[in-house]
Amino acid sequence: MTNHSHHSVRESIRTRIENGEWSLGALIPAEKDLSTEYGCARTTINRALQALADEGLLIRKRKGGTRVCAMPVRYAKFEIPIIREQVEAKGDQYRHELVCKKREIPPSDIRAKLNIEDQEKALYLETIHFSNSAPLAVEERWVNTQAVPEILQASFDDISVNEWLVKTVPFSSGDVLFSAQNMNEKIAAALKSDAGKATFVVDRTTWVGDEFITAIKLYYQSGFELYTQL
Amino acid sequence: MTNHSHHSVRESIRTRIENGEWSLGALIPAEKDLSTEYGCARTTINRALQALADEGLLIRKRKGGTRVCAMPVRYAKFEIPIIREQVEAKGDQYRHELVCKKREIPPSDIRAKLNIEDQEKALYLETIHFSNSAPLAVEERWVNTQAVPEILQASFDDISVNEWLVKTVPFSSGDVLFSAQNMNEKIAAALKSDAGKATFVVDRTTWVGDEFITAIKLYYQSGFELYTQL
DNA sequence: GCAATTATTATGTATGCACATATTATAAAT
DNA sequence: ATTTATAATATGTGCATACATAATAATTGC
Repeated sequence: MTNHSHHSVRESIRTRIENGEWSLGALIPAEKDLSTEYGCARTTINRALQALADEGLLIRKRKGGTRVCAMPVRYAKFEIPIIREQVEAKGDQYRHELVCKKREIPPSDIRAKLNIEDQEKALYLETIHFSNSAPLAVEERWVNTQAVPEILQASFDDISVNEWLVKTVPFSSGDVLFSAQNMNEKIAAALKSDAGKATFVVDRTTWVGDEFITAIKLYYQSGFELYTQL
Repeated sequence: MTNHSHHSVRESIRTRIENGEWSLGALIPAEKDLSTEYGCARTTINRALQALADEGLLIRKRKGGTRVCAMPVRYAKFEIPIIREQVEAKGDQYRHELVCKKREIPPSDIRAKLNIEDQEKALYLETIHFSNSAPLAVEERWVNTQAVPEILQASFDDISVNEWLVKTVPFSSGDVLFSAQNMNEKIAAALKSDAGKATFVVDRTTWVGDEFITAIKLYYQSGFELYTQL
């Protein structure tokens, strides 16, 4: 049982959990015991167990010991859809079209999201994303120009607004809301579909520190699917 | 600059990256240098940087050094919706109703998903989930009875099929597909809504090892939203 | 009997050290 | 000049040790 790296210990213990050697919520041996069993230092066991705890497979408590998570929470994890990459991953050709760009006072729900004063203007951009010349998604975006004034100078012929923002403010936080809606006339027209058809909607707000950058609403073509593996 | 745990070092470096001290793809100081800067051992810096690399914020190469990830991939991560918890988290009362339970030969797409032979039967279960006596979601589920024969004996008065499965085969893998669809007559009736309304659909397949366990399709009430923070 | 104090215990963290490994830079050989 | 060996270097890993910290168990005092 010698020659064990923290990797191999981690995978060994993961397997033992999955095989049901310790049931849900059960206490597993202490680091000290596992270190003698695997013939390695306690530090090595510690690294392995901490990694499994980070994943949510184990729960650790000082003195209480380590137990298999009683309620193994399964996370779905997927990349934020960057439309160009979604399209190009399929082998299709990506293209986008800026159909509207104006500065005006946003509606109240957007003002609240972006933390903008009552009479303050913001930048509104409307883009249609194409996959092989078929419309894939309509993007409605408000940008807080106080936070990112440079955007007023940027032209969006080559890269999309999103890509520009990713390059300019790379490490942002945000929240995302997924929902299903019926297309209104405007969206249906842009997607060359029919009003009432179901559209997958991604609603996203992005901020850096305490400054709100942008609020985006993406309406996907009907039939669009978002895939994830657990 | 003394008294630094690997936690504080990690967060300090994260902040420095977010503040743009090192730009995208730039090389950051070597562990040795950071250890003198922070006044701690190299091991401590190593743990901090490895954690940030696991998150995808840094890319590390032996001899090549550590650099800020040039293409910071942002992941959205959220718990697999367990309906009872979604409901109870809102403070509402959860209830479910098994409206159909039968053994029969599944349609071909399900047979493919569950890897079931042509003439093999499977268990079909249809459940309506309620939040405060308002229908929240309709669940259509096929269970591979060869993989989980015990399920034929289980009664689902107290716990839902999903909870039963989580307890019985806790460490499963799976994939998930999100989409938006228009409700058909049956779904609309079950949700006390109208045909054609947009419904958020979660399509999920679960397996353990190489055995396929179950395929679920969840149709959520119109207006349903799935929230995540990045 | 019950509260307050004091061990005991398992994990958490930091450190110094040694060596492994991958990669790049440099020098030597052809 | 090109290939081949060699050295240098940054990260990867393991270990022994020490002490910190949190939670429980045992003990003591009233």
